Amino acid sequence: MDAARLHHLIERLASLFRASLRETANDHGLKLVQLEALVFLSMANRYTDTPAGLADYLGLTKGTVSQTLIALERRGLIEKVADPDDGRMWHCHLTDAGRRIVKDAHPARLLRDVPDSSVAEASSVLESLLRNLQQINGFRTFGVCHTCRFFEPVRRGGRCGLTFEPLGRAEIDKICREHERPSDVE
Amino acid sequence: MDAARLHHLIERLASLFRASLRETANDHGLKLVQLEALVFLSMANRYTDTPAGLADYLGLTKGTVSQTLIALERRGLIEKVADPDDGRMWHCHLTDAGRRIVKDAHPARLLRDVPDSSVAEASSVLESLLRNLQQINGFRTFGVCHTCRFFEPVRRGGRCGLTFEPLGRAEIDKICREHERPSDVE
DNA sequence: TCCAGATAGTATTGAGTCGATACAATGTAC
DNA sequence: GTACATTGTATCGACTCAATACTATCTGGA
Repeated sequence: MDAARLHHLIERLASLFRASLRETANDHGLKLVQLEALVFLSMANRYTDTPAGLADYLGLTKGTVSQTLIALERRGLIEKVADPDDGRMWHCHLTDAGRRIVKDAHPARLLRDVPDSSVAEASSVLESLLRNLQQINGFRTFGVCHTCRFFEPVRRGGRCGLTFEPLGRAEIDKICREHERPSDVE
Repeated sequence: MDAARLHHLIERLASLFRASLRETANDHGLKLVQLEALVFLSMANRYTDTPAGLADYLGLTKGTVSQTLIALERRGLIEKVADPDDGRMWHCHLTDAGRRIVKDAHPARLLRDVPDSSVAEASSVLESLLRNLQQINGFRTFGVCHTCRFFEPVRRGGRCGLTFEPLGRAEIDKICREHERPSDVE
């Protein structure tokens, strides 16, 4: 079975990166999941930097994620910021200490000496594989605004066609849990 | 940075598979790591189905792995089998109950509806990427005997040129922690 | 307008992870 | 034969994780 083989390759690659991330986490006295959460939050936009967004991304229950975030807050790595419009939710903002740790976590450095051409080829192949998987199995895509069907470009940024809110330049490069590809069937 | 992007893609794909595996684990009242261990052990040959082999593969410490294996043994999913030659180590053999659970864990089924051509292309690209990474960073390759520089084919199986032991047909398709590619620099 | 249901998050519990440290037993090299 | 490396275990403490039960807030009809 070729599918099993591909799955094995992906797992193997991921576990190499994971081991590297775990090492960084350890150096800072963090658990792997805690560092994964920090890294994700550093890339998530305002619709996504919530407990529910993190739970979706990591494939964990909201209860579990809630506990992890409490631990991170206790260590002063994130701040809870209340949502101005929805009293039920809040946003996770990284503190300076949190940002410093994320900056230190670069599992991608394992790829440093791999030829650029290999990296580019692998990226494009995996991207289309991921797109396939997401269309077939209905997973969230977690893409950035640029590539989203709801994104409406405006000078100096854009607007989200789902919430009708303006988006700053920094924000349209961040990951969004509402992301949908233009080609998706409705 | 393209490397960061490739890393992100691999992580994303892996976390989709991982979520699926976690679900299976949950159905059987297991933790994710416990199921990962079971799956790995079902694919590991006699040089690899030990606590140290598992620790290498998962990137965990031997202490941690020891605890996990104790938990699996307590549930009757594996058996400890003493090594005949080395009194320090023992081998993990799956029990029938353990095998049943592994059989039920097929994260690769997410790939079911992905075109064969995509799967094949992704496999070959990832394989060369993994080879690159392993050569550069000196990770264990965890390949099967077929592709190992120590493997010496003989009718009805082969022989390991490292231990000089004969290998049965079933065994040469299993994962080995001593695996090295023929092209590796010595 | 109110209320039923959906949604976002928390608290608690219990088995288990995980690294650190310390340890015992066995193998290997000089 | 004795250092030393290797393989695995025991214990501790902070934390994960799912399950369950819970509160608070939002949303969409009648």
